[in-house]
Amino acid sequence: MAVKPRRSQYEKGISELRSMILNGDFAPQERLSETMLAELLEISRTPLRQAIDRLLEEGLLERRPSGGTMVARITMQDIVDAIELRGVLEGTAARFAAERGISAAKIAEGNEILGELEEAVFSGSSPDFSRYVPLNLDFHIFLSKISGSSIMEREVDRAYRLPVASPTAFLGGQELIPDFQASLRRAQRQHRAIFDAIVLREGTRAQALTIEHARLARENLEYITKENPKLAEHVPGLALIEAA
Amino acid sequence: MAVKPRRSQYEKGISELRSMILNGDFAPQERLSETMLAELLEISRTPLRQAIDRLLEEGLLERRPSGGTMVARITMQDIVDAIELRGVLEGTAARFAAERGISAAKIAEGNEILGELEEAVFSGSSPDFSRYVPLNLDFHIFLSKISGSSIMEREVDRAYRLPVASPTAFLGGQELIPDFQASLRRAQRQHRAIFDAIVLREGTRAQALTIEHARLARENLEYITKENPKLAEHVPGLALIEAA
DNA sequence: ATCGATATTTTTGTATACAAATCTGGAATG
DNA sequence: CATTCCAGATTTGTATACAAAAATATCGAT
Repeated sequence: MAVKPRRSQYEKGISELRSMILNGDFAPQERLSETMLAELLEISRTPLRQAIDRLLEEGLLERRPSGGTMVARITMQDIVDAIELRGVLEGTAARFAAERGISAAKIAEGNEILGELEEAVFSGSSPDFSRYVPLNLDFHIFLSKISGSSIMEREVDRAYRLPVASPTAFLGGQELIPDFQASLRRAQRQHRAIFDAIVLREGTRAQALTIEHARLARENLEYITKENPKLAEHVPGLALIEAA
Repeated sequence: MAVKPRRSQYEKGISELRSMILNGDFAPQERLSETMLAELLEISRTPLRQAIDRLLEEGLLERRPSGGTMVARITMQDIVDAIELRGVLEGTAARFAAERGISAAKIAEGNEILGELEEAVFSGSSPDFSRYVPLNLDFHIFLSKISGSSIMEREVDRAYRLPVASPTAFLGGQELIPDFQASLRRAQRQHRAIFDAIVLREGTRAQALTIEHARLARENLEYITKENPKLAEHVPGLALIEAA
């Protein structure tokens, strides 16, 4: 891709290995030996092993019973669960924010992001995807930050790295599908409702809305698998789910 | 301690370093250099670094802005949040179990554990702690297993390793306190109610009860800090919270 | 004495060497 | 023909060496 000037071998190992896995570059039960991977990624075994440890933590790699590692076997159910978990964690962050209250400055910041999102979604004849995607991520990260809990912030961030659970996972290459434009408008109304609930200190409502919001990802998942499987290639990691 | 025959240096590094941190062996802002730790634990830097990476993930260590690591600064709020998070995750596991249903064999297994717990808690004149503690952990692990979700199982397990969030964190050396015996009986009634709700497929109730159940740990935390600070030494990790 | 620049030492990141464990293939045996 | 066992070859776990980066100390100028 682009020139990444000063990156440690360890970070290089993580990101390259992760994208190779998500890309389906390895066969399902294939044993991934360290020497082979080190040669492939052109790094030595020391930082490679760090990267492997990390991806084991993320659940993308699995230890084989015999020893050694392989690409994790991820089922459709795992993805559904990861999305739900992400919703639960984001929902808890939203509940915390509502229960503990947020500052006027944070309210202004939230309205700022929501305003830009609304412009991206509603102002033109069709939503502006290139503006929407990063703003959507901003809003989700903002939610975890206003929870007032560094623990929640960390755990939400972690959930985003779970198999296909990131809020942006299903936003790749779908700008052409009319159904999806409607889904985006719905998502944006939910964003606004979640934030309103937080400002009004309505914790339960904020939580429920946030969990429901994550279900949009599940709807997209089902749409892709049932109606339009060709789109799966635009969703990193979706290719490696098991046949079941 | 005891003889640990065949353990990898890496595992040794994790568990020994973890217990040293929880034991308060390092000063709050102290820079922990790898060479120093390697010498202290009598392992080489390679497995030590793996251990450090792991403890960074667990949140017990923190990277210093200047580089290097130090013991994480943990506030009372962090512990409260970790306990709540544990409750939310266990609650979600319970909800999943209720919504998805569990097998007759699992129902029998749950009743088995609960029966033994009840005997440990209610049969004698005072609860039998040495029997209760491992059974309590068994029940909590059982809850995550019946969720029917490997993702939830993993994440609940992970939450147990968060600062002071394990279900057994507050069960050390408290058998002598009368108040605590009452708390134990209450906990056991909650265990039974949670499982009943799961069997009856009442997801919301199972979830709410489980979250509430985790709050017992918070009550214990408040009792210790406000009423009986001397007990803090029986709770690993509680010593290292910041004065705040 | 204070500040800043440079030299020295420490510390971390990476590569590699070595040892212990594990796997593989095949020959010998029942 | 199946099975057991062993030798050779990988493979992983650990130690260590080296280089780059950072921190610390030293020294001189103002």
